[in-house]
Amino acid sequence: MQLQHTISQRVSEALNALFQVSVDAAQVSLQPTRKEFAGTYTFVTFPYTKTVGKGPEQIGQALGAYLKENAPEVKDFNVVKGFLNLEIQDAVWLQLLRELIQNPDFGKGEATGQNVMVEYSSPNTNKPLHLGHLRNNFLGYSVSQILKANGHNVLKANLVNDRGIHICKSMLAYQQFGNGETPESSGIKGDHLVGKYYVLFDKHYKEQIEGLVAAGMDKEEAKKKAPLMVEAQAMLQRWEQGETETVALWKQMNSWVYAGFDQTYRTIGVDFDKYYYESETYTLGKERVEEGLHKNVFYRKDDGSVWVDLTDEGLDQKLLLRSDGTSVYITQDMGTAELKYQDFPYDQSLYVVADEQNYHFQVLKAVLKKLGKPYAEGIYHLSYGMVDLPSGKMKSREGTVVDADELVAEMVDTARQQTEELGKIEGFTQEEAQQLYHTLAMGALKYFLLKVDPKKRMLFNPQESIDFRGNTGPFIQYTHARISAILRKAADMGIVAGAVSFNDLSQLHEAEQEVVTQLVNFPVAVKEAGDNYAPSVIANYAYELAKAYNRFYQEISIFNETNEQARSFRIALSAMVARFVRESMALLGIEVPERM
RNA sequence: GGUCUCGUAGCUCAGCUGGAUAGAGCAACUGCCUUCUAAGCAGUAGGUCUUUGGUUCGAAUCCAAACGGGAUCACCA
Repeated sequence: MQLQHTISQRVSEALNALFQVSVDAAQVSLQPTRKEFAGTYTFVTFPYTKTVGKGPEQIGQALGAYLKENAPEVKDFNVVKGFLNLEIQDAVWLQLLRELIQNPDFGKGEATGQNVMVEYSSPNTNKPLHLGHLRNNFLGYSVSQILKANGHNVLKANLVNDRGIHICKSMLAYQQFGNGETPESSGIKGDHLVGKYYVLFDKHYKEQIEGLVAAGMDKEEAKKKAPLMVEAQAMLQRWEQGETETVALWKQMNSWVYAGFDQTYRTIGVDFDKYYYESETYTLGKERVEEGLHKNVFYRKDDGSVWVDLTDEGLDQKLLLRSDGTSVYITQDMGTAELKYQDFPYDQSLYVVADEQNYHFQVLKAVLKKLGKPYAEGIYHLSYGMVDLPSGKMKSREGTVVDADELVAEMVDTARQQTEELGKIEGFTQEEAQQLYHTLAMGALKYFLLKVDPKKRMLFNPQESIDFRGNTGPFIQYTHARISAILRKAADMGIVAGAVSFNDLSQLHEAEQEVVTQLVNFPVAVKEAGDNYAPSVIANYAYELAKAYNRFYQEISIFNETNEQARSFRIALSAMVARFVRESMALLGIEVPERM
C-alpha cells in the first residue's frame, strides 16, 4: 500500500464531496508534517481558497473533520493557518510494517527493461589513484547500484586511458633513470612505481626548461624544445608505429599499473563489467568524422583539419580531426560512444567525469546529435565537483594530492585506534578485527564522499573526515550492530521472529511510529536517488532512518516489555530497520557489521 | 572577456518540482550508562539563507541584475 497516495486520494474525494472541487489525486500534494506539529502528512489549503471561496483555515477544518469521519486511515487532524495536519491510525502503521516484512523487494523498482551504461573510474595509467578518483569510483559504483535497484539493466564500464604523451613521460623517465627497477625488486606497488617516474620526468623536465630559459630561450619555446619533451613526443610516434621495444616497455609498465589498480579496486570494493582501453579505441572516431563529412554536418578546412560548427547550439566551432589526420580527445569519444552502443545498446549512457569536462560532454552530445545518432539523447554527463583540501586545490605536480591507498590505510588505522579505545570487540579473532577495521574505514570514507550532492564541489578535511560520530558512516553502521545484538538476544531467548503476531496491538509510541514512517520512505528515496543520480539522497535517508531508530532504542525498552505483542512488534520493527539500513548502505557500496 | 556553476549557523553540509517559527553533524555548554552496545540519547546556544529588485496569497527555493568563489573557452586529455 502506498500510504501517501491513499491519503491524496482521500483528500481528493473530500474536496469533491465538500466543495464540488475536482482535483486529481495525483495533483494533491502532501508534504511531511513538521516536527513541532502532530501529524504525518500536511495538506496546504492556500491554493484552494479561490476555487472554494472560503478561507484557508475554514477549508482545513472542514476537510479535516470530513476525513476524520470518512477516511479509515485518518486518526485525527489539526489545522494551523492554512495547514491541515493529518494523523494516521496506528492500525495503518502496523499493517504497513506487516506488508514490509512480507515483501522482500520493497524499495526496488519494477524491471524497466532499460539498458544503462555507467562509465566511471577511467584512470590514467601513469599514476596511482588519488582522493578525486575515490569520489569518482564511489559515485560510479553507487549510482550503478541505485539504478539497478530502480529496475534498470546496468553495465559498469571502465575506459582506461592507457596511451598518450603522459604515459610516454613515465616510460621515458623509467628508461633513463629506472635501472631495471620492478615492483618486485623495489617492493613498491606497481601504480606507485610508475607514478614515481612520472614525477621524476616532471622534475628533470622542469630543470631542462629552467636551463634553457637561463640560456636566453623564451619559456614557451623552452617547454617545447626541452630534450625530454622532444624525446617523449618521439616515443609517442614510435608507439603509434608499433615499434617493438617501445610497445614492450609500454605493456610491461601498464601491467604493473593494472596489478596496482586491481588491488586498490578490490580494497575499496568497486568492480566493472567491462573494460575499454583507449589504445584500442582511440582511432575509432575517424569513421564518424568521415560520416559527418559525408552528411555535410562537418567541414574540412584548407589545411585538412576537420571541424564542426556548433554555434547554433550556443557552443563554438570545434576541431574534430587534426590537419595531420590524427585523432583528438573528442574524436576518440565519438568512436567509443558508437562502440559502447554496439556492445550494449543503451537507453542511457552515463559518464562519471569531473565537472571540468562539462563543456567537452556538451560538445560530444551535440556532435552525435548532428550525426543523427539514436543514442545521442541518452548520453548523460554525471558531472561531479572537485574535492578540495583545506589547503586548496589538489595539484599532482605540486605534490598536494591525497593518495588513495595511503588514505585508506590511514582510515583503517584510525578505525583500529577508535575501536581499541572503546574496547568493544572482545572475542574477535585477528581476522574478524581486521575485517571490522576495514568495514568501518571504508564506511567512513565512502559515506563522507557520498553524502554530499555530487554536483557540488566539496571540502575534504582529513581531521573531520575520520570522525566516527554524528552524521557518518560508522554511526549508521553502529545502528546496525546494535540491532544485530538485539536480534541475537531475541534468538538466544528463543523468540522466533514473527512467531508472535502483533495483530491485537492497537497503540504505538510516537517514536515507533516515526520509525515506521522512515521505513515506508525507503522506496521514495530509492526512486529519487535514481531519478537524480544522487547517492546523497540514499545517504541522507539512511541517516534519518538510523536517527529515528536510535531515538526509539533510547526511549523504549524491548526486552522489559511485558506485553508479548508489543515486544514482538519491536523486534520485527528492529529487524526491518536493520534490513533497510543494510540495503541502503549497500546502495552506497558500504557494508554493515554485526558487531562493533 | 564569453559560457557554465556555486554562495544557507564559527566549520562541513541538508533543504531548492515555491508553503508553517530555515534543519543536521562538528566545535562550545548542560543532563543521561546497576537497564537491549554511551561510536548513543535528550537539551542550551548559534541565521539579514551574499546583496538588490521582480513574480506570488506565500520565496532559501522561480526570474533578473550586482558582488564574491570555481570551472571552461587547445590541432592537450
